Amino acid sequence: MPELPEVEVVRRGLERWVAGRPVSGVEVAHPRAIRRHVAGAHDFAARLTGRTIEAARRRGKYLWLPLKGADEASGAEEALVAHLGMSGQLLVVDPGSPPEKHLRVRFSFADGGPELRFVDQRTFGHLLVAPLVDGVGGRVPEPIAHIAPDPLEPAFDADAFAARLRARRTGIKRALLDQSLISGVGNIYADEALWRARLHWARPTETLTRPKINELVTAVREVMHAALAEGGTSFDHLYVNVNGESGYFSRSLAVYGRRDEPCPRCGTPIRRDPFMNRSSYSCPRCQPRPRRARI
DNA sequence: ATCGTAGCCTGGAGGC
DNA sequence: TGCCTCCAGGCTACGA
Repeated sequence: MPELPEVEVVRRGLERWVAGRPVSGVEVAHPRAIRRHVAGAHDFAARLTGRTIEAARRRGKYLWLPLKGADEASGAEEALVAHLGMSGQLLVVDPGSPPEKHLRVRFSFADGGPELRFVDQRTFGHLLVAPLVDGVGGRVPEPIAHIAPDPLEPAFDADAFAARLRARRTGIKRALLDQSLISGVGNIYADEALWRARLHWARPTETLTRPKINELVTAVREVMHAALAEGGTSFDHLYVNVNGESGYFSRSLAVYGRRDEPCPRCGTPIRRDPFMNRSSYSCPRCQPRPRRARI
């Protein structure tokens, strides 16, 4: 379940192990992995083969690898875009190592060094090649131009976020999970940040004061920085970083996945509520349900 | 325009 | 033991 901190760990791994290397081969083992590359697997491979990866960038949970040189036909700058979904991994492995059970796409390099492999059990992740366009905070891949900056980016505008948030007519957690308002916040860190800010997940956005919104943004940043410092959250074998190393932030979570365990702040048993066919974890005492709740 | 929901997908857990 | 159902969850498409 990679969220922003985990994706950032992967980005750093890609920057170190893949940037500057020329792609020599692309093998799409499972077409669903490139379903958002509408021109298909052949085009996907053709756009990458012979190109050199320049760098590794990230916004929210999206990664992209800008490619050196423009596309010959369109003249556009392009990038390999990746979203890990729930279970996606980008692994840097020895070319001779046996294929992983859920290997979806394999990239080889002209330098003969380690391969890059996209492995994804639940197939919610995807890869595509897309042109770069001008967006908030710089050049971004066209398909993700609608995603708002994440709270760790310099381009994140807290004033604009607060204004748009208060104009919404929904619950705060639903708004936090809306990647067009603020990107990179998933179910885990939404619950953790709301707990830190002592906000119930169903609190109507229009009732939030500016100081409370600032507190919430600070809480989001703190929980992400904490996760990043520990190498990202991990619950099981599914999440590993680019080198195959597991993160271990899960033991630091205050409420997520801790139903009936004591709140670290007041000792009240943590509750689990159904939310959008999923779960919300919160402390009944620190985060009382508002009288007018918006789900 | 904005808000809310169904559906995508696999495998582990737990019930019987 | 094996079969069944539930659960995890980011994102898109679509309906209201």
